[in-house]
Amino acid sequence: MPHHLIRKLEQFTKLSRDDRQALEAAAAKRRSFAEHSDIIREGDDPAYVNLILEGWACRYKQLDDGRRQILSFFVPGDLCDTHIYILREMDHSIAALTPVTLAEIPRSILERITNERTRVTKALWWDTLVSVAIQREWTVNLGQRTAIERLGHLFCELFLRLRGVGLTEGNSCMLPLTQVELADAMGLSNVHINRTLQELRRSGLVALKGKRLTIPDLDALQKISLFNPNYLHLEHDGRHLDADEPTSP
Amino acid sequence: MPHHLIRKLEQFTKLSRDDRQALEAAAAKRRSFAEHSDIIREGDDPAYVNLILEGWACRYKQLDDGRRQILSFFVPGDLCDTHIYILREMDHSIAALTPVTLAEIPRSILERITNERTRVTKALWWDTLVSVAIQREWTVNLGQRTAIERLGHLFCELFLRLRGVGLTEGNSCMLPLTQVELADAMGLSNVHINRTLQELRRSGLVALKGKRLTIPDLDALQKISLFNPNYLHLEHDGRHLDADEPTSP
DNA sequence: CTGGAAAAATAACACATGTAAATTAACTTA
DNA sequence: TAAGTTAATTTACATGTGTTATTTTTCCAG
Repeated sequence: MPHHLIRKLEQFTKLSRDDRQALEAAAAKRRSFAEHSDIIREGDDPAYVNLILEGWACRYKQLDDGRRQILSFFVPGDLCDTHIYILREMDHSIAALTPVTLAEIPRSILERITNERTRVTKALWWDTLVSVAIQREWTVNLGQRTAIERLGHLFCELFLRLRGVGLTEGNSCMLPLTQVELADAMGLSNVHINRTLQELRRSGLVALKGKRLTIPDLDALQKISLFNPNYLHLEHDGRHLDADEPTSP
Repeated sequence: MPHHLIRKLEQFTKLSRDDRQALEAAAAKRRSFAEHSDIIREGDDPAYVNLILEGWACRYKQLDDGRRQILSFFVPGDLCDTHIYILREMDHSIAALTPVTLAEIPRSILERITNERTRVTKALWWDTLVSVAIQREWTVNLGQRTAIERLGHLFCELFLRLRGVGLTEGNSCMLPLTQVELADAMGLSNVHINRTLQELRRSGLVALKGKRLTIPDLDALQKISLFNPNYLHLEHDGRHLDADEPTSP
């Protein structure tokens, strides 16, 4: 069932049958969360490593006066901090944006994998390094890019990440985010997100309809967003990764 | 010589004499960099893990049109990405802000430590997790905080990090950064950094003179910056950490 | 010391984005 | 299918921060 994770890791390195089974076994303990519920809260003691199986979640942090920053989006196949249990308490929260099913991987199992499965361990390290690179790229996004570049950049990133786990269809993918959530992620007001989305639509760079995002010309969107995919470290250029159809129509 | 790193790690866990010696040995290969030179560039193949021994450095990323975002500051005791060699190429650059001495730790030695020294490995994981938490906090900083909160927050963070490695004197520490560098780190223009610094000075929250930062009332600065130190995971409350004198005068 | 470069400070003006409030559209669910 | 709720859109206006250019100060090398 953690096939999205396995698929993602296999972008980096081929795994053996045993490796895959070890990951299957690790993800045995399932749990479901309702839309908008907190999966874990700032201050909590992190007991498990969460692996998103279905649905979207986000990491966020709330300031004392209520301002909220969304720090990352989690999609199927994403691990929430491989070694988080080393810390005494969470410094941020994780919430379900849609109904979510996840696997709670106990520390002991992860430690066993680390001791016994070099390939998997290395692939998990790769995944961790990419997550951190994504966090850095968000810092660049908030610090340097204009509103339209920022949103465009986010859409490019999400599309490529989803394609990496086989969750795109042609040039479109799900995008179950409200404008308020986009605003909290991009450090902009919801009003300005609305304006910016309209500009992106008007220029034909994206289509957004009923929680579905379509990017007619990914290269063009990457260009205006100053998007460079190198930080995703997709070493096998990603051609073969679309589940349903070839990239060009 | 990597005593700053050792001191930092011992905030998290006590190390044995052997552990410390292993770290000493790992840092045998030294290298120096001139002020403003690049230590490693985006696109390079990362061969070593760099450990800053002396001086300040920064991680940065440059957009095609020249805009630059500083992503983190490195001070003595900081490791630049413990497992970076897993990636094929760097997705960002690292530059010396002052003259820098660092140790190039080869992959093989780090792997040996990981296999033989549980304590050190765990402490390095803690350090990695804290670095990532800092990156997240920078995202919050750029996304949600106003100019004055942002700068105040940065100063609180740097002061506490330096205190953790014994590089503060009373309520002051070095701050070898130009206003342009501060601007690139905070996603603000240098003009606005100047305005904001003046406001911080006028209100008596910080004093800045000749590359030295003084924070007369850390609590007050934390308050106006909405600074919550939990993300630094200083589990031993940090009282005893000042090198020269007790925290209160 | 002194000249020259880098850094900091100042000034005037522009504009991207925020705020607040009201309206319309899109879903849910009884 | 209609009520009720949430999300999206629109409008008008305010403001924080950016831009460009100039001046002043600080810092060093010679």
